[in-house]
Amino acid sequence: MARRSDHTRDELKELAIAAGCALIVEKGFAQFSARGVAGRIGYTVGTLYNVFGSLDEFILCLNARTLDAWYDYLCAAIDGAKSGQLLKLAMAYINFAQQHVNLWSALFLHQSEQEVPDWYKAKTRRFFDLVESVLAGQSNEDEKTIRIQAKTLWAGIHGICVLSLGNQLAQVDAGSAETLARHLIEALVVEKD
Amino acid sequence: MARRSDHTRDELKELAIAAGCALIVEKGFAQFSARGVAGRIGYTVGTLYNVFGSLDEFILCLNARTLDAWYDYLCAAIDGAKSGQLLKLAMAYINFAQQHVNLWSALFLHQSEQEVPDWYKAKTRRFFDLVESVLAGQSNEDEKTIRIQAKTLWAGIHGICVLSLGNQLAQVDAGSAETLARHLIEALVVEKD
DNA sequence: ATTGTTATTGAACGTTGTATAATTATAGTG
DNA sequence: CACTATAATTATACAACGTTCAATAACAAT
Repeated sequence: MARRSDHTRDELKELAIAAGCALIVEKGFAQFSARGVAGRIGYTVGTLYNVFGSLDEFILCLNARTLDAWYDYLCAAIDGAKSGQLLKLAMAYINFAQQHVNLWSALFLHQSEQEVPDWYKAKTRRFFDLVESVLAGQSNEDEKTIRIQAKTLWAGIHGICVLSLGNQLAQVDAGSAETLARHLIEALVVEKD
Repeated sequence: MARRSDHTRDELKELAIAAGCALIVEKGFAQFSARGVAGRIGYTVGTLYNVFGSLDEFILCLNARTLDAWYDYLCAAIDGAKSGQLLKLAMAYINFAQQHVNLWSALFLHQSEQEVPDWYKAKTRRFFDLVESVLAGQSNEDEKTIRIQAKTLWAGIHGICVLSLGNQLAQVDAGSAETLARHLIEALVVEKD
């Protein structure tokens, strides 16, 4: 019952990615499976392997989609703002993670067996560059310091996000993720005079 | 061929946990399996289920062991030191994670299906308390501020650690995990006068 | 000895990732 | 239009996994 004209290769890819994301959203990454996705799009696992090569690659594509959406979300958050961009960035970071917990968690839950390909690395690197450029417009430190500041800040926000979504911050009261993020930024970044 | 006097229930538990940790150390959490552990200790999966009830519970015990070792390591690092305790704490944090990547990663890779039991929560809570107490001896802010500082700091170090071990910091040069941690602490904490 | 209890096993079930041979649909060619 | 080559899709198979449970073995008590 091979249907070849139902969907082009690209349509199929898109179909599978959409279904994969939906599956992760609904059931979480732990319940994600190739057969689950295949069933949702009316194909068989074999087709997925034919299109993506391996499950690893497939998940990489799924996570890449999330990275793109996340990045766009961050860009939109600071678009047109001239002050407090860092805070807006941090809040957008946290908001996205909270609103798409399962997709966001999948980014870090999936441990690729192979070395992560360059095109994927580039997608994660963009985030650093974003923070760095925002920071550069707000601080008058030298480039090296800004680089370190950006990494520290980014990692810090990430840590807050991870622990917050893992409910490992909730048990210790005092301060939501947003509060901590604000605290971190205020301490770490000295506003330009 | 049931042998009942070979090991008491507690010995068996200890045996299984040790073998489980060894398996994670050697092959990583992704390759961990109940059958793998059972094989190493010369028992069957059924026995593990009998002793631990479920795989979830078993892994919880494994991670608890890691948490204990980690906590002890942190305590030892600041034992007897009267200055720069925070930095020592952060470095110990990072050192432990680096030296026991697989065990440390398992702590966050394992997503328990059930709500995490209280005895386990207590073990993670201790870490916050530790940071908080160190911070209290070093700062003269009020309690609430210290609480927030502790959480921000802890989450920040954690984020640095996560990204560092995931090689997501390496691609952006400038600054090891240790450098970032030092930077974070200096910015976040104002030493007592 | 016999019994009751409990640890341990072995086998089974459903599901997973992965590979491959067998099918089927299409494109190309005469 | 018929025939063939090519590529997509399926069906099937395999080993390993988590999980359950009846059968079995070992022990404690009487």
